[in-house]
Amino acid sequence: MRADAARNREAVLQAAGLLFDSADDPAGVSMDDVAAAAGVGKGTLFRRFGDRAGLVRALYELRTERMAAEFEGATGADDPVDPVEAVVRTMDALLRFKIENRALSRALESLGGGSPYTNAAYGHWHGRVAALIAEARGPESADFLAHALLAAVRSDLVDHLADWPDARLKAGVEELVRSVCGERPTG
Amino acid sequence: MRADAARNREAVLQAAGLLFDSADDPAGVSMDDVAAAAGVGKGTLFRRFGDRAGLVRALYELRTERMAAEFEGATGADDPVDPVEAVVRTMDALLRFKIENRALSRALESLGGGSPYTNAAYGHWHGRVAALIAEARGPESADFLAHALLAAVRSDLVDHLADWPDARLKAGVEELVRSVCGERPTG
DNA sequence: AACGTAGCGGACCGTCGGTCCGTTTAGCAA
DNA sequence: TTGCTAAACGGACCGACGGTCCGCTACGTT
Repeated sequence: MRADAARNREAVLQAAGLLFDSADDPAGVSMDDVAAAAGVGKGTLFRRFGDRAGLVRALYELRTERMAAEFEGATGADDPVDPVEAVVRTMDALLRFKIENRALSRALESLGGGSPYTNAAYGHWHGRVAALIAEARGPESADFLAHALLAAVRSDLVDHLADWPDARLKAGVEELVRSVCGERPTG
Repeated sequence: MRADAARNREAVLQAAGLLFDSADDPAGVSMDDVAAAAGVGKGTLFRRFGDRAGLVRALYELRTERMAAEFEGATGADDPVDPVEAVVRTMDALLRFKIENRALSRALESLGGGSPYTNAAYGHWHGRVAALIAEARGPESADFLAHALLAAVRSDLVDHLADWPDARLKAGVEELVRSVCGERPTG
């Protein structure tokens, strides 16, 4: 890839990131906006990313990979052998990610055409969670249960619950995880 | 409301229903399409329903109410006092509804602006499920857990799992419900 | 230095949601 | 039945947006 092309790619990604981060409604971020903010022609945008979905996916996966790297790094230290604790930590990381990347996540999930699922990151998290659930409570329905857990941190739900204190949301997710993994409610 | 207005309202609703039902991608159903299929001018459409979101919501709530009526009727016969069974039945009805109204549900859920939640039907189901969960396992996190259950039958997830046999999906949902309500896995 | 090509950018296009306003007609009253 | 009025109609019209096209630019190579 030519040097100017690489430079433009980075500029677009950074501009789009800022735009989405400061947007209330991700649909309000147009491709023209991104091009203008990046100081780049519209043609460049579309040649590099194909279409709007491509841009959003690229940006989303960039941040997802960054997050995943931090996550692996943090959990590598103290071997958590208990699968339930591992799911709790994973879901907590995912929840924080959705909160911190509200608009971008919403943009990704509202692209149309199975958008939240046709995405490298989703397969990654789903595989991990499904394996841990199978370990914790057996393989029966583990696949679907993993989908259900991930659905509980869908960005528009998190957004809908935006006025809840973070602790309440976090507690809810943890309760859900423990229940699904086979622990009984403590109450 | 004038007679012709009422007639047109029905024509639009029916035409839109057919269009969504036979569409793969709900985004492919344009307001012009609906107007043409209903034999009505575009202005009439927008005067009656405000905007696209209004039309989709009206149609969705029409079908939701029909379904809710059937559901109440069916469950009224044999008093199910067990809250867990009640949640299982409710979620099963919801799952079937999402399968049978695939495109319309996807249209509703992808309107933008917290679309799946700013909707009379959602509040109804959430309230019912949350109350039953509270009854089954205590009030702790019941509110969030109800949201989580409903998220597990989001139409795009159901769509993503379209190639699963219905029984597998149904079993997964039931497993989820029982786990969340405090039952231990049988495996 | 010169050259071929990958890359650039913005004018341009089709479509879509939504508006506007001149025309029609339902419903009522005399 | 006739006339009147306000509600309703419908489709031409508009602005915005995603996506394309093509003449121009400049990077990297020889």
